[in-house]
Amino acid sequence: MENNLEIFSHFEECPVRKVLNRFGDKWSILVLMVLGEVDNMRFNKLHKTIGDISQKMLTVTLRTLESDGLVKRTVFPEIPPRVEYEITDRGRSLLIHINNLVEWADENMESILESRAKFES
Amino acid sequence: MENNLEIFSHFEECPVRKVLNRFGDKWSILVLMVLGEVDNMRFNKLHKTIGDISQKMLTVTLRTLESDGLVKRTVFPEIPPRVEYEITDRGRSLLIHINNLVEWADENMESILESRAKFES
DNA sequence: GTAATTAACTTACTTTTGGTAAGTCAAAGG
DNA sequence: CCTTTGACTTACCAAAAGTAAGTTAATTAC
Repeated sequence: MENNLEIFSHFEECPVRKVLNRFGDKWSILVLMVLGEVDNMRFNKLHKTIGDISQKMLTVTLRTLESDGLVKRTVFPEIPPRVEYEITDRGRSLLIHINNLVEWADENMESILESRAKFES
Repeated sequence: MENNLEIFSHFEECPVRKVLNRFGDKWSILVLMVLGEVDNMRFNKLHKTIGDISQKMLTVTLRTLESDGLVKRTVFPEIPPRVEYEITDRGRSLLIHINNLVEWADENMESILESRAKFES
């Protein structure tokens, strides 16, 4: 204990944080979870499945996931256009950890919400 | 596959997301990681250890973590004030998963950054 | 007697993020 | 030739998050 605390100093510039920060946004984890449930999915199906995401944010989120190699985007040169998204192996390897976190949240949710309620009073 | 997709619809109202969203902010995970390394730490020591967090955000972050029962806050009624923060058992149980995620980020960081660079060109 | 110390809180301000609504594009169908 | 279709773009606006600087209190060290 009490060793190596310097690691945390100005963690902003730390590449690990650069990576982790990407999943702190509103939609990335959710989109990854949905794509983890299917072989692939088209844009509009994703849009309808999630329901309360805007087109713009779905586009932005998918682009980010794609740029990080977590999602693969396949365009079929047809009209009207068809674009399919699927999770990559890297995406799946991340999803495992995310699901562990979700499981934790699921198990602890109730007592956390109680804790919050108590705190506010 | 392709079953139970309704879970994701309007996930906004989902309590699991309510819990997970808390850790998507800029500082919560970092503060928890620091407190995971020591027995306890005072406010100013935390401030200096992290370096680039503002006082306000450190206060807000600590209050949130406290309200969720992840961090314990102990005030000593002295002047100048002394307040000690320590991670709780619940906080530790979360930290395990976070560390797994950090480990994943560490392992995949390089290829993700490459992936991003390639994507931008 | 005055400066420094500590952990806040407050205010005013700027930045970042996310949302809305409209428009684009190109071919096929009526 | 006008509408439909899917997957975006774009311009604009609102909300959330973050920053900087100032204020408070009683004791101690100068």
